[in-house]
Amino acid sequence: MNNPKLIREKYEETRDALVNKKTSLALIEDYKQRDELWRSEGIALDELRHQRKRLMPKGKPTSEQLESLKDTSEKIKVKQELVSELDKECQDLALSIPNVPDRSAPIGTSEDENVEVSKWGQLPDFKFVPKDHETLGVQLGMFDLKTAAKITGSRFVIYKNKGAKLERALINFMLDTHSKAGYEEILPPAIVHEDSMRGTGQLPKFAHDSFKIEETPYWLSPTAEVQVTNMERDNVIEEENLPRNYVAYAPCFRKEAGTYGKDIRGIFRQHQFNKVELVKFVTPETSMAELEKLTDHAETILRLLKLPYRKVSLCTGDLGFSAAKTYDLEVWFPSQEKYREISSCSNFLDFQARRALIRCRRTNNAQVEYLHTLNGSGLAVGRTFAAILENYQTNEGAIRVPDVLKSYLNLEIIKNEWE
RNA sequence: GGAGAGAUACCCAAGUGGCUUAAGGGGACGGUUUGCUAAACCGUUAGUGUUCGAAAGGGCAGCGAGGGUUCGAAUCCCUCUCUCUCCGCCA
Repeated sequence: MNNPKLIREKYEETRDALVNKKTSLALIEDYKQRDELWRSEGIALDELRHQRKRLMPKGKPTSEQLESLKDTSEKIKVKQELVSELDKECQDLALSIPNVPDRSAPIGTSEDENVEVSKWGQLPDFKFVPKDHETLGVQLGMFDLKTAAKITGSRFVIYKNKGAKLERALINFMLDTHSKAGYEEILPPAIVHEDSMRGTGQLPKFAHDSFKIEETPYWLSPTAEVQVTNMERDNVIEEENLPRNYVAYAPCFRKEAGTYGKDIRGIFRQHQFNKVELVKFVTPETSMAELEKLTDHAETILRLLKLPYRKVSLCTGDLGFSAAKTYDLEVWFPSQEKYREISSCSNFLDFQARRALIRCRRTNNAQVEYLHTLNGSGLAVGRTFAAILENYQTNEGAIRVPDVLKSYLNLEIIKNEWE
């Protein structure tokens, strides 16, 4: 949720920034109008209540007093209903207005206008036509999509043998690396309450992206961002305890509605995938610097794995609903001759904190204010798996094990057992 | 799944319709006294949300959550959530 004062006091500026993020103008105008009405009616209601308090005698009221009390209470009741309705309308509208993009986010309408910030690594120079990760993985018996489709459905995968071990090694490697960098390790529930989904902005607008568990208020979490950010929901954190840095592994579940026909090869886009997530709670003045740090920590994984990647700054039209600024990390996929997203690192400013009521208390004056939240994938494990297969393949169709994973796997190379 | 007991402020806790502006205690913080510490005594302690205000400072909400009854609800009624104890089942 945005600070309501932004729309009240800096209306033109905020409106234009939101329109850059493809927000409907009607929605913004409607909200502004409702908000004004809600405030003026709210003031009237408070005054009536104040009046009733003054009229209230200490003991039993006389019949005369009773008359005016009844009268006031009746007015309060009517006004209360109006204000409650306006309040709900404002809340609903406010919840569907996205975060205002930061000034540093490039203005644009689609991912084509994202701006490349940096590039790292040497693209592999194969002396043969590189295979895609599905071909490699299936040949090497590392995963099985057909059987997964039988037991569950499409866009699910069974990791097997060396594949299962590689997936597990990657999770451990990522957790270990981030732990050493000072992140506190979390292993959260995979299922979350709808209140948590609302806190981080997945609800109400993006209900169609996640799986709801029937007849319960529970959802399969689409990202550990939900669990970890909501750990501090309704809390006030002392400034001296900031920043709080967490790293969490969790399976993630997404409907991927509207992606039929996209990325149908392999394990790139799945309904269930593993992800290691970084989450930070920080003071407002440090959040932009913390975004740089967080992104660098995610990049560290790619550099240690020696996977070529680039970093792009998302343009306003491509920014996620809750984000004010986002860097995507894109790893090189030789079979597609493209960089593809493997991590998304965002600064939400106080947008999530305001929804989820996460605040900090300043050390010097004990003032309470909303803090800033950030998160980023560090990294999406399945996509890292796929990128390793493609970038580390040999002309015999084997996979060289990246140096940093050798101790996790006790292997130099992954190849067919019978060779 | 069954039975019972709870939820009040930082903690403990009183409170069965108006005298509650939520008692009392602990802790914390500030002060007096003091060579220092402790004790004693005095004082402060409702965080938060929201709104009005340039500010100082007001108003309103709030006793697990949401509804209801009433002129008036921590208190009465309904629904829900969570915690604890016991039984059953279970990795």
